[in-house]
Amino acid sequence: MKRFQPKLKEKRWDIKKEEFLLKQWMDENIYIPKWDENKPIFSIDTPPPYASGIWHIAAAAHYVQFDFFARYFRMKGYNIYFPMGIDRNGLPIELRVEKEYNIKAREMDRETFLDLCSKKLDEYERYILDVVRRMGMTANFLNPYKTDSPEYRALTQATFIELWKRGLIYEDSRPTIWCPECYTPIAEAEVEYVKRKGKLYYIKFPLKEDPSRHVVIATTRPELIGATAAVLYHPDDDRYKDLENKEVIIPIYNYSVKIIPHKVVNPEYGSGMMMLSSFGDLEDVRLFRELNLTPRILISPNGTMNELSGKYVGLKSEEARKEIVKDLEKEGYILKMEWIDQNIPTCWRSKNPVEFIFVKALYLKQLEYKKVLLKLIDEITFIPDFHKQLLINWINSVSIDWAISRDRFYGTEVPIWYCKKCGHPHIPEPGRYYRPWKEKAPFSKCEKCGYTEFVGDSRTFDTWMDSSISCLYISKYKRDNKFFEKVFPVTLRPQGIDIVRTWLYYTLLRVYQLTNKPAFKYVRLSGMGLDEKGRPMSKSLGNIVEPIPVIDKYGADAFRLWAAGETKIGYNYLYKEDKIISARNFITKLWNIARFISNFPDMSKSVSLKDLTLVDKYLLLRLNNLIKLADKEFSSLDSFETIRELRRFVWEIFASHYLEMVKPRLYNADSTFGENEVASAMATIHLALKAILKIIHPITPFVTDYIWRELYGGNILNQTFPEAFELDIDNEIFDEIMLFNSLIWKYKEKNGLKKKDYISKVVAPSILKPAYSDLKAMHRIIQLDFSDQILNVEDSVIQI
RNA sequence: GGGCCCGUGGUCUAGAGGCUAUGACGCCCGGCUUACGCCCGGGAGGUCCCCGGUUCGAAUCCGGGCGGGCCCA
Repeated sequence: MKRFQPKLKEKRWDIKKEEFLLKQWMDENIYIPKWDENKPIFSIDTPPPYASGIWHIAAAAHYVQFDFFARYFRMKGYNIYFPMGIDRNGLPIELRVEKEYNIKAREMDRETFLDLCSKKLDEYERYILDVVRRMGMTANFLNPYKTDSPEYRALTQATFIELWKRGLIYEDSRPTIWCPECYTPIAEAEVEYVKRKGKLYYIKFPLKEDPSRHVVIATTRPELIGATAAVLYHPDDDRYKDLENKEVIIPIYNYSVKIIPHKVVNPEYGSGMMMLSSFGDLEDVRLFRELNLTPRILISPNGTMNELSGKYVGLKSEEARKEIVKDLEKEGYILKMEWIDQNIPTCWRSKNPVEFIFVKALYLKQLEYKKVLLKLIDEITFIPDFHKQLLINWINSVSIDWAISRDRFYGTEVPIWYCKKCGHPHIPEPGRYYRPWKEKAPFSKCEKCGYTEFVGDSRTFDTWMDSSISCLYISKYKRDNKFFEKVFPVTLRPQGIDIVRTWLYYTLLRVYQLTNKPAFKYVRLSGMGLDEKGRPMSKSLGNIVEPIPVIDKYGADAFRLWAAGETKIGYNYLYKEDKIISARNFITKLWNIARFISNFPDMSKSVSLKDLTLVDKYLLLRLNNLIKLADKEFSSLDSFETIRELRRFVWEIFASHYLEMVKPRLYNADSTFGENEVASAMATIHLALKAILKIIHPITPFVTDYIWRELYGGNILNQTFPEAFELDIDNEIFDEIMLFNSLIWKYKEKNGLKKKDYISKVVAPSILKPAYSDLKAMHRIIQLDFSDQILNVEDSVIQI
């Protein structure tokens, strides 16, 4: 008959219990935050994931990380404001619905199309929220905000109206980055450069004053020769100096343009002479502005050539390129062709090359805010600090105002009505959600000409107009002033480094424009989650690992522990199944430690710290290091070091050495130890276990909460984070003890002894004296002596 | 062309001037102990990308190069 029975029966943690705990947490209402006016607030601008179908495990891992800190600060006594949102605006859902039902939004009833999108989004949203729940997040997923809700869109519109009234928004017909596939202007931030092999054509341009002479110009876009407004060379390029201000004739199109020196030209590239056409890229746009040239746009919004292109009208630019090359060859204008590496600007969503055409669009002024934003971000703490550079670089490189309107459908509507007669724009009062394409104008007559009929704007906003005010929405800006004053600026913005130039930049810009304040106190920028070969997870690569199957197999705790300890904040992390397995093994180990300890009564209430044995105090002193480290690191929003130390402390120091050492004392089968010594061990194991459970609870909430409930009752969520034990010693000898243990174990093994075999005599250094009875019992040493002559543990003398 | 990050045993990963360079996975040998077939002990395996410099001392700081990644022009 055993004297002791473990309270935890199973030999390993059963991950099925995670579902039980989720239900428990739901019943205990942990997702609705308790609010105590006297406590500080920790608020999180949770990135609202886009409801797009699949959420890969590396992205999910990133979300779980914010939950660590929410749980940690909850245990530190903060009010936690941790809303959950779902981003539902934008083009991807439109494209998906168009593909799935084989329809075109532009060719059908808008209302019907929007309904189809909305239903599809609901489906994706349920999937995401279930992942959030299953991962053990404490964000309020029961009542998530949605960026396409009337309340949210009303706020987007209200902020637009305010900025319009302040003159920060203007409409202009300007060269715009345009995606012919998505049929909409896109922002600078949405352009993705793709490397590709392309043909560089060397074309002869005859001189006007003497058509028998010519200059050679190299271009990758011969279909745009008819858009040429000038020809440029580098001012220091001696080959062309005599041509300054002369003119060349454009082949096929037969008009002439000036030859101008300009330092933008790279003399090494092509022939050193470049054609400036409207528009090959953003640099062209800038040069037209600088040189005050009149553009000749040849491309229409659907990406085909327009009337101005002459015989190529209706052709797509790639087809037109082939045709014009044929024609130029026929006429003898093409000198040669070579293959080069190109960097093609493409649309990040459709992956198609973008064009630069004239489009009427709404612009939000941003250029004049560059300086102040660069200053403003010094008021924000970036974690890690080095990623702040990403934002600085981006702000410095912004070169045009932000085109905020989109010619699309599933988004927040631009709240403008135009007078049917004079076209004068009218802006409604902020406050409610407006849909100008289907609503009657809220005006009786035009303020300019008095006409009584209006037409609503049919456009929507760039989705970043919505996303960039998520922190204002969650802090109830314009809706609950008292609440807003309390939670704004939001404590934490957690996000990936991939959306620094979009979500982070636009948020800081817009929030500054609206409130004159930085949006956040802390910005935490995490690296990218990649597959096991270090590649981004994407559908096209077919390397997406979904979170739920992994969680079902190994448990949410294992997944979370992996996410917490894989890399330091800011660095990329690779997903590997065996890392999750190793995390799962740690949880099993933790379970078994708790199971072992659950054999023994918790004496920590009846034994005071000062009455513990020295060895037990040593352990707690050692544990203090871990507590201090965890507290410090968690409060600076990282967990990497803590996981490493925790692993070492729990597995190696606590389990392999301390617990093995106190087993004889705990069981006390031969009554070798006094009652006080036994009680001391029984107190220490529980003190240590409780501290360990609380330290890792933010990371692995399930297993720790379960053990807590079984052993100590109540839930661990509301426990306070452990503080260092107050001990009356400041040195410990655990390193020496561990060295000694290894020495004996090694010795026994070498000499064919089992661990339970006796050894007759050991002489050890005096420093180990305080552990005398524990070491003696643990290693079954018949006579254990100490000597001041022996300085190092390794020099201990052992006799069989 | 510029900015940022990275280059450490087979693979991955710590270490940011100082004693024989950390840990994980894998591998090899041995053990089985009353919490743990997911346990325990032991072991092999590294010119810390290269070349210079600073220093009594450099994975660690500086300069240059080579290689990889991300972002931008």
